[in-house]
Amino acid sequence: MLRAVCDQFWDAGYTATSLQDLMRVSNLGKGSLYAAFGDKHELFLQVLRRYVASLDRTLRRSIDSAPRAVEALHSFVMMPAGDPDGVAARRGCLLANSTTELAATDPAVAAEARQAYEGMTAVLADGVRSAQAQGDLSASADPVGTARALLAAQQGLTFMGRTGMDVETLAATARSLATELLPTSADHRDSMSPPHDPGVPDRTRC
Amino acid sequence: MLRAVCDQFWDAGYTATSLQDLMRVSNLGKGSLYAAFGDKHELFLQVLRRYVASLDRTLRRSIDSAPRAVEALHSFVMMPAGDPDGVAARRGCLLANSTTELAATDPAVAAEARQAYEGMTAVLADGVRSAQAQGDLSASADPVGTARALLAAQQGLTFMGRTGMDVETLAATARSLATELLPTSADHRDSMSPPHDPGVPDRTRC
DNA sequence: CTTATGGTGGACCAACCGGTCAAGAACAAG
DNA sequence: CTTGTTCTTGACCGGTTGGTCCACCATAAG
Repeated sequence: MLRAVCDQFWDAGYTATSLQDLMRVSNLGKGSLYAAFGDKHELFLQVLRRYVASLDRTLRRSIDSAPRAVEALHSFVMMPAGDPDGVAARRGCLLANSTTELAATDPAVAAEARQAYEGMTAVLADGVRSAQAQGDLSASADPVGTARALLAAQQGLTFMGRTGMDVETLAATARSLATELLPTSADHRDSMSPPHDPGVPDRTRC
Repeated sequence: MLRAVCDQFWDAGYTATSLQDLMRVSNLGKGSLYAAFGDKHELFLQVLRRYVASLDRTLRRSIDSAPRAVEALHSFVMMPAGDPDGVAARRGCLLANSTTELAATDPAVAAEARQAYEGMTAVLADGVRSAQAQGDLSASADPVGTARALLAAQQGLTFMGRTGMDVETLAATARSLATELLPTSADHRDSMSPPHDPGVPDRTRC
């Protein structure tokens, strides 16, 4: 049921989602919603936290389980161009959408966003260190700096997807950014069969 | 006066801006606003188009007037980290904010956004070609593809600024992305005095 | 069966939304 | 000054918002 609410907020945004919408998608009465969550804002925060937690878990697992960390980093950047049709791309990311909509005025959302992105930076930095240890990435690069660059690039791609850019162009741009920011990865991937491709994590659900 | 309205939409977003807000910042009565612009939506579109036009003009001029195009490309990427305090960074870009807020549901805004970003891609691609002709960029790279990567990176940085990331970190990330995506520019800049630094275009006004 | 209980739905509320419109202020022409 | 025209104002409208609250009912204990 939280999933349905999440979808609603994701598709329409926070302010554009009315209580009627929430009642419709949750099959719950107004009173029940308020008894269970207390507030529209509180309900939203709960959904957002759930989303962020899932996001973080997915990324961490992808980084940890990849036989070569650089592959996980690569598919992280490719994520926004993941779905064949452009539907998920045009949806963007609930956290990113909420940040642009609310972060400037809503301290709770701002805090959630900052914390989430710092967490993702840390996970990505771990991935960079792993990739360096595995010889797939130049050892001279600063792991945290590289992680921030990867994150910024991925968020930029997410945004470009939301502008309606067609998926092929988006994927090409993503590939370009990934190979540019993970310089030596291409050479390695050339000489490798695709073992245990972590693929693009499914972000169409929350 | 359109500037004041622009600021209001920029700071609060479209839906979060009420007619009372518009009356306040414009010092105009409700009827006058409707007589002059017909509609809240129409007024917003007018402001947005003005903003996009100014954006496009600024970028084009920066690219054309730079003695070395690669410098203009570099400062384009650095733009989101331009202001010393993080105020402008946290504001983001009116077009980007509006796109994430409305593009999914408002066809007019979606069209405006797509058109604007295609235009910027074209201008950036021109810059890339110039830089290639001037020997500052590898001639083998696809100009349009590079332009799209630069644009995505810049938008990603704009977004990271909106999350509240401190300006120093933002600037470092921007520098990292710029040098990574404009590979040979660093070498040249080393041997160059900073002639006619186009600087970071001022995007705190519309 | 009766009764107690707690979760549920929707009537209801004040506030505010975007939008309309008639009354009147401001001003130029004569 | 009078007159005619333009522009501005704020009262007003129906509709919708987020939020409150109470009547109701399904269930389970006795």
